[in-house]
Amino acid sequence: NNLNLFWQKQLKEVKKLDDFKTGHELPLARIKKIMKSDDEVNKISAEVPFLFSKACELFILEITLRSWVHTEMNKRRTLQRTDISNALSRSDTFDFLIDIVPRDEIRQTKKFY
Amino acid sequence: DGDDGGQHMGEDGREHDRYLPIANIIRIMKKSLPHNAKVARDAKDTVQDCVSEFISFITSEASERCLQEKRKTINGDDIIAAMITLGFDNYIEPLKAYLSKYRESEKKEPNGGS
Amino acid sequence: AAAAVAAYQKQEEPLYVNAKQYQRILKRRAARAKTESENKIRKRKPYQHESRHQHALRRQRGNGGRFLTAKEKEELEKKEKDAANGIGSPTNDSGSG
DNA sequence: TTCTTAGCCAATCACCGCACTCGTT
DNA sequence: AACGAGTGCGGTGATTGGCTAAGAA
Repeated sequence: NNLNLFWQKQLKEVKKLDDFKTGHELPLARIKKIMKSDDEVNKISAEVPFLFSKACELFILEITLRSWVHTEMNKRRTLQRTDISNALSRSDTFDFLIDIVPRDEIRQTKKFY
Repeated sequence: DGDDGGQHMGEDGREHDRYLPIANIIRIMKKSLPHNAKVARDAKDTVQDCVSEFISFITSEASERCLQEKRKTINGDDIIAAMITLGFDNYIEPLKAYLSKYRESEKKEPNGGS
Repeated sequence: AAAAVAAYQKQEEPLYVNAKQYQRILKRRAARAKTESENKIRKRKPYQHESRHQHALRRQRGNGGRFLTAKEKEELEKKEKDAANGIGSPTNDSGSG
């Protein structure tokens, strides 16, 4: 299916990369700030924000891809919050977001096939 | 309802310091979408929230393991190990590759340039 | 165990979540409760910075509401200059011949 | 059909990255 | 020695709203 292709593609993209320092899409300082907002956290190695920057990018790409499936199922061209809510409920990998995007928001269209 | 008059300072940092910039989020989102797709305001905000929790969730796991092993510094392997524990199976391979490539490039060029 | 059960605040029925994440979800929930602000869905301000808000309001806009492009600004300045040069006098208009 | 709303544009300025010092291991 | 937090500086891209087509309802 499409998701397997997505992960294969991402792995290939990483392997052919050579310029990391200019390759990131997210501010490293901000990632570090978010990590530091946890008071159990003491020191953070310099490689961690770089690694997290890539992880976050993959995460955003995956969520968006999975959400768009539901947008198309409902014959819309605008990705909405309900699409994300639906996408998150299809995999227990996203259970950690249960308080951020509550499941009872899916009160409308529920389609299984 | 719908008035932000009361501005209460919660913690040490400001509100938007705990979130990644929305414009960066949108730019990444568009890479997963067809060219003519649109994204609602609510959806953008939701992804922004999810990414912040993603970071905090994994950091929390990695941080506690560091504490158990009595190390003070979280490194890349701690993040990878945390993600394995928490079941982010698909992320492991690409991130391992990314991490080792980063460490390689650091050895080659300890300081920025030639 | 294939799945663990979480006593979710709003839900009376037990909610089954990923066993690998269960403990960490609870700890994160506790950590968020301690800060007491981001536990509920955060309130979005219309804008973040007063100075940037003011900047956006002061900027020149085209009739479509967009910020002016460099080209549009140039044309606007030209019109002002022409108006200052002489009202109704023939200007060296390029193009029409 | 009606009516809500997301994309479009780019200039300022808050913030990011970097170089540096100092403390810890 | 090796490596990260803290600080200050300079350069820069994220932030930002009015209008209207796009499209959700």
